[in-house]
Amino acid sequence: MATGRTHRPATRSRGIPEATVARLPLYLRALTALSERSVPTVSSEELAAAAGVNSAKLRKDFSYLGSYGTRGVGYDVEYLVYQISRELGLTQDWPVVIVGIGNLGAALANYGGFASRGFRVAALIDADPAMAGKPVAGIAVQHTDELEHIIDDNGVSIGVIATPAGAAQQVCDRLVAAGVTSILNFAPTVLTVPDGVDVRKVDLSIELQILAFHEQRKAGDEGAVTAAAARAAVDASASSDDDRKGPDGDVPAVMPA
Amino acid sequence: MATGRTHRPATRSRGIPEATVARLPLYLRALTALSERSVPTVSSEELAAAAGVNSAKLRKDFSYLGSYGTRGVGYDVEYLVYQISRELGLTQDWPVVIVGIGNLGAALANYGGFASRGFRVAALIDADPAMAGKPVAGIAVQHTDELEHIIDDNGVSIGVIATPAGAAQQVCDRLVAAGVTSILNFAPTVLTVPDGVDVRKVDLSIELQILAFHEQRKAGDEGAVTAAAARAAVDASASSDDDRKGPDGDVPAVMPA
DNA sequence: ATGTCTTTGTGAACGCGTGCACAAAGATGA
DNA sequence: TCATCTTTGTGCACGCGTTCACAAAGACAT
Repeated sequence: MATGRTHRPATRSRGIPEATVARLPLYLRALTALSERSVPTVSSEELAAAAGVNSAKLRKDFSYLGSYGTRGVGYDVEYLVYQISRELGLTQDWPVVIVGIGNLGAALANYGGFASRGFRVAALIDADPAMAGKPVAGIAVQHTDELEHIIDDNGVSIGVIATPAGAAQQVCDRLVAAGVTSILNFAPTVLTVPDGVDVRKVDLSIELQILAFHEQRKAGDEGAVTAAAARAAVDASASSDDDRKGPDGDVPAVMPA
Repeated sequence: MATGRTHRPATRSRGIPEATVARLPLYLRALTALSERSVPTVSSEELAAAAGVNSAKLRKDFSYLGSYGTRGVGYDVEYLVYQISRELGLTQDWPVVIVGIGNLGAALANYGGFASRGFRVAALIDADPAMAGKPVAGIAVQHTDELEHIIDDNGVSIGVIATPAGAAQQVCDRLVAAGVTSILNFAPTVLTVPDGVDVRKVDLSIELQILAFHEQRKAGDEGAVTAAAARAAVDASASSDDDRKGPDGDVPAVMPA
């Protein structure tokens, strides 16, 4: 998972397996869609299909949260939305800072979905003095010098790093020193952090390379489904199973190298 | 990860475990950095540290590729770069199309790392007629009508979807029908594809929600490392292991909901 | 109340991934 | 040539995650 992902080994947090936590947002999204269509209840089979997972897996996932279903009926949509939101900590607002307002940083800042799900862009930070004061997505960019100040004033605990690879570790260190304990890293670097700090990475280049691997395998594999066959099968029933990231100091790191 | 990720169950491709494939790009990046510093050989221990993984894991990963190391010495950097590149299919050029040139699509198009690692932006495609002909990252945006034409002419097999959620499945279907067999999905939707087509997803919103979960857990957990402690430990030794609005049809989907 | 039918919740088995720990292999020096 | 030292490659065990398959639970009709 995506990406790619850097989290603690496999320590399950409060009994909920990490793999389950990673799927909860998926369920939540499907449930929200149902909620907006005013669907009152949903079966594990239906919801699993909407989320693109196995129904047994979904039921087991929910069983870690508690017994929220009714046998013979299914799950109450609204209730489940609330329970999952609460479990994920989305009932409170999380102020977030984005560091590195290049192409990607600006794209992230412009994304309207931040506010809608418990996240709020508290500040945009960039090292370029020329950017300071410039409005991006309606928010004035602030200079890196203000970083500690901003984190402290807003009680920020989640930081997003969208800087070039060369600056990422330094920014990370400053964020952590200022009190940030969760980091979403878009820079193509392995970040080193103290225990107690969570890092997740999103690495487009890695994702592409993994696709290239499978693509190459398909091309060399004559026994596999051919492109033509896949083409023809496009409107047939389809199965999407489960789920689920330049060396240093170069470009704004939209896509790691 | 981000990404989260959607791939076939756990079918190991040609004997190489999926988990290993996902780490190869990481090793490759570390090796490339060493190569640029003209380091001739590297031990599993050193390389593992640079890639942020366990050295035993790295050795086991490499053992799937073959015996490329020399006992008592380590691995030849250049040779390993070549072998991994070849294994990942990066020795050939992969033409890629990006569909949906909003904030994110533009950010991706502007990323310089595409060309550097076997990937080449063959075309930028958007549904907005007003975008057609407009240059983004030096490439003229083409209208969706041209999609099939473009895929076919350029022999594109990898597509990147950066459209709003509501358009993603439709775009996906057209890409697949036109011959694309690998898709990198940035839209916050579960894509349904025929067998033989690989889909990986990058979903910022999911990553943030997972961070929020852990953040909440930390906050409620008094036995855990406090923010202050993490702050103080920032320059101590650190261990990093191993990673819109409504549901459908709105904003450019930088960040799923 | 009783029976039938649907759907949940979970026990159990299996498979993949991880990490330890060590034997085998090669380099290096005497 | 032989001994020593370093580092690889891997056998093995363990644990997490997935999936099957079914018993328990509740809804609903009669």
